[in-house]
Amino acid sequence: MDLIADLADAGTACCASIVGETVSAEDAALLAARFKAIGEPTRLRLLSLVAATEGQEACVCDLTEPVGLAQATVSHHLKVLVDAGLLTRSRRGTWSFYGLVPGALDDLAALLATPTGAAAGG
Amino acid sequence: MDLIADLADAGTACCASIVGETVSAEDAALLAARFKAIGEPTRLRLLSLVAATEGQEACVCDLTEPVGLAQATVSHHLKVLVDAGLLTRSRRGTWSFYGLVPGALDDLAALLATPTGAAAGG
DNA sequence: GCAGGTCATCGACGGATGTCGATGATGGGA
DNA sequence: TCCCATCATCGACATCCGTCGATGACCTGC
Repeated sequence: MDLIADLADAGTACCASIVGETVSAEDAALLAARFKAIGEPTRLRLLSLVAATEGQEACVCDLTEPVGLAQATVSHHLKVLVDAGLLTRSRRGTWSFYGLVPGALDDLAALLATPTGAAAGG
Repeated sequence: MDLIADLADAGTACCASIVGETVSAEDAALLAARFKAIGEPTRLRLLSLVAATEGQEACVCDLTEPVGLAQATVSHHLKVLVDAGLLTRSRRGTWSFYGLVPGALDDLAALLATPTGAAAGG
């Protein structure tokens, strides 16, 4: 999908927030692709596990046991997260280390937050 | 799904952030259900349209045209958003008005944001 | 060269999901 | 009462997606 190529810019180039201004169909596709990436229990846990790892880098062998899934499945989910621009992959020897993309999650958080902040809601 | 019943508390009762502390399998299922709800282009646009509406309330008839889908499909997506605790539904006469749940999106934003903020990522 | 370990990819399977037309429930107006 | 408008639900269909075992690529150590 060519969509993946644009995902790298989806966090910063689209809009400041999905509220307060109507999101176009194209932007919605880009943003939804990112939210869909974290809209899966296993991937959400993988993100959390990577973030909690010392140095925020973890190899596949360290992640398969906590999530209780096959290596192929974990590798698949990690690829989805990398394609979504949420994780980085760096090969060092035999191992592949995955780390958080700095600011990626914060960009998504900014998109969800209302301009006036949660305090206005109650 | 019984999961839906717990979704109302998912935003506040689970954890402060998915980073910094490992998310349990149960919490991951609850949180992922919410992110999955907005991980769909049409639903993301519906959220944005409702938020941009005067008074932050819109009826189904006002939403079908902008998204270009059948009424049944729009109604289905709105139900998903309501079940996820992101929208409220209030019937007034013949019309059903959907509005944002105050603070719901902000709660999700808080879950994604890193405790130290994006600045710590670099 | 050979053996062992780590990981990505492939192919297949079953379940989940987006979409639609049709239908029924509900309320307003003549 | 009758007609119409709005909306939720149903059933069906095609597609997407999560999961796995098997296989191959790559690196390390002997």
